[in-house]
Amino acid sequence: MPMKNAARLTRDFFEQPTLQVAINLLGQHLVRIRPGHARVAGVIVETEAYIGSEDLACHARSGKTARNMSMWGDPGRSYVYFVYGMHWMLNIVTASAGLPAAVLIRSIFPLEGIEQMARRRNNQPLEELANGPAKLCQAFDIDGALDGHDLCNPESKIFIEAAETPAPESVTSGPRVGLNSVPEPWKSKPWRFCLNP
DNA sequence: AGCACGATTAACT
DNA sequence: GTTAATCGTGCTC
Repeated sequence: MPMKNAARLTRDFFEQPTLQVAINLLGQHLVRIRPGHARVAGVIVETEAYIGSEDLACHARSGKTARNMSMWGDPGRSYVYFVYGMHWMLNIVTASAGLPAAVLIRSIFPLEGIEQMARRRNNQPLEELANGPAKLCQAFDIDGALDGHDLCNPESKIFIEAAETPAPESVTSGPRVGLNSVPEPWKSKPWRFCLNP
């Protein structure tokens, strides 16, 4: 049964220090609306923080470009980018406008619209539908057309819905993944957060 | 203008 | 554990 009167998260949730937003997003629901389709939604269970041009793992390291300019925009907007010649990644801009920082959504557990997700994900099992940053973009039909989108706009077709705040002891942190050639100390910063059962 | 490689995934051995 | 897929980006020549 769909939750009643669940509130969309507003700007103030995202206009906070990036590590705090990365932790606070755990347990919240990502929701995708597409005309003619049922809602697609799931619980955010893994995030990573990318913080400013000093963070050499962050795309903002090489300054503002056409690709990454969304990170300099308002907190609560999306930063969607393309990588490996085939995958899209969803980030949510944090901190304050002008400070290039964002949270990568790395993993989601499906709640609503599971049949749609399965169709988009080649009928893989439930656990495999959105348990990766590129997988969830495929499952939620997220691509470059959504880059720079304002998730706080009431009209937005993609947004975060408030859910229960997890107990602090169910949150773990560790180094971000996929940063093979990133120098220390950035490579080892414990800026990846997981929500455990 | 050319080139190495990436905030990954799926399909191999 | 290893690797192909596949192309935009940023760096070097």
